[in-house]
Amino acid sequence: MRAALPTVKNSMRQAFYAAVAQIPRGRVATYGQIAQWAGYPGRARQVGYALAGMPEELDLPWHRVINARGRVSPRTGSGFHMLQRDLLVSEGIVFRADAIDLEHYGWSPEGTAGE
DNA sequence: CTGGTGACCATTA
DNA sequence: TTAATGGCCACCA
Repeated sequence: MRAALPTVKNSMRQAFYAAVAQIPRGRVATYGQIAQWAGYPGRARQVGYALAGMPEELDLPWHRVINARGRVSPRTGSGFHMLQRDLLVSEGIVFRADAIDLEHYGWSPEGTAGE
């Protein structure tokens, strides 16, 4: 029996979900990094595209995923980007001029990042 | 297959 | 700093 999620049929999207799920609390990652960690460098757009159809059942920390500018991407059609910023602040992340300091909050898949 | 679209990224002005 | 442009490639009609 297949999953009841017709949106999840490609391994590439699941690879992105897995990468996002690995982001620890208090850290953020960019779309380009997620794509690279998932094994698809250069597919940053597909990361955002995959997150757009992300099933909530996965309970992924999608709010920890931001663009290369360290800012939240203004999604088309809804105002969830404001909620995203609020969630990040709730996890202890500080916004600097409406942007996040990736050099301090940027997470590495190696787990060596820090701290 | 063709065309349009997009939670992106880098460069240029 | 913002705005515009080109490139990237999967998804959808």
